[in-house]
Amino acid sequence: MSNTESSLSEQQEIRLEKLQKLRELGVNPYPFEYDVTHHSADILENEDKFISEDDTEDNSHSVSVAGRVMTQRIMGKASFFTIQDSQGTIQIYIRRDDVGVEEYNKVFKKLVDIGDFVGIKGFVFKTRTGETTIHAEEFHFLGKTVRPLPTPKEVENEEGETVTYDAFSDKELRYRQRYVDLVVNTDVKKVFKQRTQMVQAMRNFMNDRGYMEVETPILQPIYGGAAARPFKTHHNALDMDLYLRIANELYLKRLIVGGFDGVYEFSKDFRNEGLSRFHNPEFTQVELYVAYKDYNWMMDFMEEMIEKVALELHGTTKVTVGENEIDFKRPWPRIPMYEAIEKETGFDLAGKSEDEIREIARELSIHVEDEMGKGKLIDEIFGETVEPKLIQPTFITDYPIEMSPLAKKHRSKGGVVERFEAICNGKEIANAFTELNDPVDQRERFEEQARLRTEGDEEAMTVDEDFLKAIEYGMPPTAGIGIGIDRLAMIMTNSDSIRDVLFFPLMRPEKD
RNA sequence: GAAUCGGUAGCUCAGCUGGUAGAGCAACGGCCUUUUAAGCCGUGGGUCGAGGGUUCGAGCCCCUCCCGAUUCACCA
Repeated sequence: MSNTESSLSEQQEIRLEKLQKLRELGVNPYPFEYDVTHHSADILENEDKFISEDDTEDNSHSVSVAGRVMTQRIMGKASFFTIQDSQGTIQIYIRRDDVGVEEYNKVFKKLVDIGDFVGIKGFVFKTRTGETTIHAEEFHFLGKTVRPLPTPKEVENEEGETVTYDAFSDKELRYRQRYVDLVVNTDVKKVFKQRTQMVQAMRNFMNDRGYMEVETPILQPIYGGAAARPFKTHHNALDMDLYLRIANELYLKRLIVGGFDGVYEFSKDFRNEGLSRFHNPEFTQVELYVAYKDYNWMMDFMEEMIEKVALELHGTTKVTVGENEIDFKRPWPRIPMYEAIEKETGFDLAGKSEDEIREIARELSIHVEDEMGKGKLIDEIFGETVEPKLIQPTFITDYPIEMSPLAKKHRSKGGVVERFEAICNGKEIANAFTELNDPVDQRERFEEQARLRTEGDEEAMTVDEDFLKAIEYGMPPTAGIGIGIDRLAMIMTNSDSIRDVLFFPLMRPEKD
């Protein structure tokens, strides 16, 4: 998008003029590198090591920092300003007589704006008001910004609370211009650091147990592994339609067939659905498959892993989410689905026919449609009556077979499979089963899905012949799980929208 | 997809029953060598989301559309 002059704001035009003036003064507005020796937090957290006792120049305590100018307080021949680097902000004290008249009067006072990158070399001291500050001996221009940043101000009031003035708070702008959001709203960085920390903790946990991180195709000729509508694309050279994966389950299981004991993948999955506080069309799951294990083992595994994540992020198993305090301490309750429904509604669905269940749904005044099969009806009843009430982490086990075409039939109970979902804060955060490894049963389940599909269920799975072939070659007993990374991140960072844990959530394009 | 609320200066917002678009911060010019939302004096800055309509006159009223937030519906 080319900016014609008339489309520039006054402030942008002024900054472009300053850019030109810098060049005229022989200052490169965009130099190539700068030698940074310290970051703001290094200095502030260990200030005693840096502060010169007699408040004079002492080269042994020299520091060199770089960052964006965020505030300026110019007072004639001396000034204070703060710079923000990757770790936080630190105050700089600069005097005309230290850095030179030309540098101070012409460059610093006239041509530096909020947002510009500068490098400072100097020594650390404490001002009369007690703020640890770098006394600049050298001032280097490191990068001109030609668009003004929002300028929020944070200040502590008398009660010691931090008050923010003029916060950059327009959610639309924050999501569209996340780079600005990150610069200006310091808490945002914290959320994303925690998200990464969470993923690292999970990765380490799985690596420590010897499971292998793998990559499987995103472009798939047949999509499967979940109930969802896909994105479709096309490969030109092969003239072939492809789908963006909705899950990677079927590929990871092929790898178990191939002989790995445990494989996992943090995978971006894509589902062609609406957007909401809990849904983004691309989202992240980690899926893990472990040979010779079942879903009971997987529950132990999950609660241990998530408890550890909470401990690593918060130092405690208790996490505050909105008005709730969620405790991830093991063990989590394990409740069979029908029991959970009966406890909440008084209706026992076990052994009931589709029509009977439809009637119960109506009695509970739950919205049902004619094309809903038994599985969907039960899911609907559960979702309406039980799920929202499960705030503390809970395993709901033993799902109806109709809604679980990839899970193994329960070893002792009829009509259900060995499947669990982990529910937390009223939402599903994980889905797991003892994997179906009987190829004959699997083919029948696929065929049932195909039948639902012809009846109009757009989310029913298609038959994946190659996957069937794979398990016909033999798959060991296997436990598998998928954990929603975005939803878990929402809980772990106390965010109430999925957009707050995605750097770049999907937005409609802006129109001029 | 529906309902509600919102879109005014770089940012945050005000703008009454329709009557020449405002404030704070930011910017610009000046004063100020340990300041704390620094201060003081002065100055400039707007396609009021877009288009149409009503009116002598629209930021405000009416219609259509765009974008967002929230809730619901759909959906892992």
